[in-house]
Amino acid sequence: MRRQVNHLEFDEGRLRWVHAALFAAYGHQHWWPAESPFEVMIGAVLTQNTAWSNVERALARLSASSALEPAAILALDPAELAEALRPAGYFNLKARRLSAFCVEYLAAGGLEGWGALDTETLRRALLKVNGIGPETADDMLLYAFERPVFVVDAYTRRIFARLGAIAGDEAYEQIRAGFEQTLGPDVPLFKEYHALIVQHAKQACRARPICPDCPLREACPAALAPSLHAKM
DNA sequence: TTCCTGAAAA
DNA sequence: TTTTCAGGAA
Repeated sequence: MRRQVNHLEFDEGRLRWVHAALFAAYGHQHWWPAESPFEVMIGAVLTQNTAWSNVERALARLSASSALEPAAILALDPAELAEALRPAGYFNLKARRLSAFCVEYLAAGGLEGWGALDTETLRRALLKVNGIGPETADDMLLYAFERPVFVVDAYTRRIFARLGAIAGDEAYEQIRAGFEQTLGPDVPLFKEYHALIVQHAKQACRARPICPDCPLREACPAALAPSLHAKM
C-alpha cells in the first residue's frame, strides 16, 4: 500500500526492498563502531563534516591521552585537546563543541540521567547543546540510547534522491518522519539501515556514482539514465 | 559564510 | 604537483 508521508514517495515495500538489497550486497555492518555509549557520542560530534577514517585517528589520539571520558576530556588543556582532534578537521571548533558537550553530559547526570528521559525530551535536551544539530542528536539517540530514530545524513539524501523517493532538499524532519512512519519504530532495523546507507554511499553511490555494479541498479532512474542525473 | 583535513581527480 | 571534493552546525 502506497503511503505518502511527509514527502517520502516510497512505500513500505520499496523501503524494505532497498534495505534487503543493500544487506544482501554488504552484509552486517556492526555499527556504531565504539567501545561505549559515551564513545558513540563523542564520535558523533567528531564525525560532523568529516570522513570516519579521520575520526578514528582523533579518537586514537584521545585514547593515547587517556581522554575517552568526560572528566578527562575537560581536564585537558584546551590547546592540547584541539591538537589531539587535529586529524578530524575543524579541530578548534570541535574542541569547543566537545567540551560543551561534556559539561552538559555531566550536568545531566551522564548516561543514566539522559537515559531516563523519554525520546522527545532527550532529543530536545541534546539539541540545546551547542554544536549538536539534528543529525548528531539522532546518531546519539539511535546508537547510544537505542531509541527508534532514523538518522538522515547527506548520504541518505543522495541515495534516496537518486532513487526518486525524495527531492533531496526537504527539511531534515520531513525526511526523518517519512522513514520512521513508513517503517515503524524498529531500533535494529534503523541501525542496520543507516550503516548500509553509509557503506553504499561510499562504495557505489558516491558523488560521482559507480552504477554498473550497483545493487539497486534495477530500481534506480539515475543508473538507467545517468545523463539526466549527472549533477545528483 | 565560517570552520579543516585527507583522499581523489585533474 | 595542484586543485577539487566530501562532510554539519551555527
